[in-house]
Amino acid sequence: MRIYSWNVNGIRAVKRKGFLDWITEEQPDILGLQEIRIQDHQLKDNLRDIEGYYSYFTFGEKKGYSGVALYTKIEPLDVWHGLGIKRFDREGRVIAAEFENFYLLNIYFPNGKRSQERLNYKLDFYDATLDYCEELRQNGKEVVVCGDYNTAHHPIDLHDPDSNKTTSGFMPVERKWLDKLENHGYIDSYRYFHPEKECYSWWSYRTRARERDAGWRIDYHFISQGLEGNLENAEILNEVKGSDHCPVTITLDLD
DNA sequence: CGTAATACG
Repeated sequence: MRIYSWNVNGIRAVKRKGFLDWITEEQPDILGLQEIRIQDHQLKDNLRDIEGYYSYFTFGEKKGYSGVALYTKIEPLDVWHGLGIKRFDREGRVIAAEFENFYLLNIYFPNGKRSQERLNYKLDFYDATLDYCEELRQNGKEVVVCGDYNTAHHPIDLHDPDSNKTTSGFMPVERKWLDKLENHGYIDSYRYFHPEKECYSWWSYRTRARERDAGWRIDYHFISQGLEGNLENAEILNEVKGSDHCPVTITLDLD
């Protein structure tokens, strides 16, 4: 089973740039999208009804902002929206699904660059997410948390770590939460298979950073410890264009 | 610079 995660930075934008052909060609088993930047009434049927897929969407209250989607070939046992906390759920950042062997959380974590208030919001969101995952695990199932975490974990995860130590996205307090996630047994799937590799999943549009590969790895699949034995592969599809992020994938063997 | 609506990343 191959699970993809992609921050599309506007689902209408990637649709213009060939998203429907891409998914038809690529045939992910499960695909989580972040930053779809659309609301329910704006979403056309050709994005809802893709051959072979069940689709689900979580919308933010603000027009053109946030929002996540889930496309899956396997019908989930259950699907829900948000963490059950109003302050977070109004921004439409979480879509959750239960499958036979695991829960999937597809999350667009907040960006903390705008203000101290937003940085605090992001850190609170992080804490709420870990609490939520640990609650889910009490039900006896494993958890996959994919999405745009908006933080590079280690110096190897960004092109210019030295000049970004005080920039949200690579601040010690943000990186510490990723440490904490790992201390609770969650595994960064890509790093598990590629311990030394410098490969990024996001490049700023503003400085044309992608031309220089001056990027950050901020999109992850963290899996709970019980899935370690099922983890077969993890990749960053950094050749895929259409957004300022590229898709990331994992393959699970669940037979 | 880019997306989608005048803000946000």
